[in-house]
Amino acid sequence: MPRPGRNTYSDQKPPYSYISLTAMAIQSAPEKMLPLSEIYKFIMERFPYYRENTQRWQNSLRHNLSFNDCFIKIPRRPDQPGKGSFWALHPSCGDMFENGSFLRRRKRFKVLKADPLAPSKPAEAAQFLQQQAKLRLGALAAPHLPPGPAAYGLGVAAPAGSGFKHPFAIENIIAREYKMPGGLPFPAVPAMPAAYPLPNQLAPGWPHVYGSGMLDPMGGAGDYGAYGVPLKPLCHAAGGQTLPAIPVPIKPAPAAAVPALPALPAPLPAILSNSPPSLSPPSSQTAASQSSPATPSETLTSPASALHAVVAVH
DNA sequence: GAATGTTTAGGGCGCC
DNA sequence: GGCGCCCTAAACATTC
Repeated sequence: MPRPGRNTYSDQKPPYSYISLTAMAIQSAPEKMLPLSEIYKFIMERFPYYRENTQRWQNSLRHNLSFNDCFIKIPRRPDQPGKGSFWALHPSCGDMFENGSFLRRRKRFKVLKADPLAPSKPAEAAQFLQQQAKLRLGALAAPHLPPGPAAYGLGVAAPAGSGFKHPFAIENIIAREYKMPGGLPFPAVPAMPAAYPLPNQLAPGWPHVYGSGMLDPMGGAGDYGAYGVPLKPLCHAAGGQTLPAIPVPIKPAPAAAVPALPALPAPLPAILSNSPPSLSPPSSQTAASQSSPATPSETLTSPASALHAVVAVH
């Protein structure tokens, strides 16, 4: 199996697993969910390696989507014709990678059916995702926010004040600690292809965020967010409650390793700035055309209606 | 028929 | 060596 080269990855296999790549694609979507075809497109556009042998890796990718509990399938609504479902990240799949790195998972995410706090059902997960979409778009609409990932629609996991950084948030995905195999950090590599994520300073790192008490999208409403989705399971340092379904860091990142964030640099990582319009959810157009409030059943299964709900709120 | 989704199987690799 | 993660292949079912 080819390994990352020293100078360029443009045509070599990325150091990321299919799970990571899929997570990147999903997390790059404004609504944090994508159909399979869009996931394919995301990977192929950013990683030239995957423009070949598509049958092979796409089969593997589909296998991962089905096999891994960290991915949940969200059905299309009847009025959203198309093949396949939307795929999203399980709301409880946090902290799955070692130190936030996507190079290797520390623990396989597994939903325990006996765990009443883990939203294991797709409907529950969809509810959570809807809530997250609301929070994200709330951040997008916040005029006082400085330019940041939200302004680019690049995976802000929560509005200002919540501080919640999903481990799959693009800030974490962009390999804040990834270094070239030769030991050189990304900035020292002059020929870094645009196909690979570059380090930036967006990533405060979710371990310290979790541990700082910032994880409360509902403004301190308690242990549960909207729709009864538990928040504590994602916050391993908040309540001392341990849930087997939620991986916890083996080696929590020391605070010193997470410097304070400077102002966001103007250019975003090339991996994301190249996001084509096609990455926008296919349902985004339909959301604006729907005037009636989304019913609960609609909001459970439709990213479009999730968006619509946000628009209605704002 | 093609795309999508599920399941099973086997092997490589790293970690403990 | 055992275990877990990852990759690949294949077969099959479902949906459009």
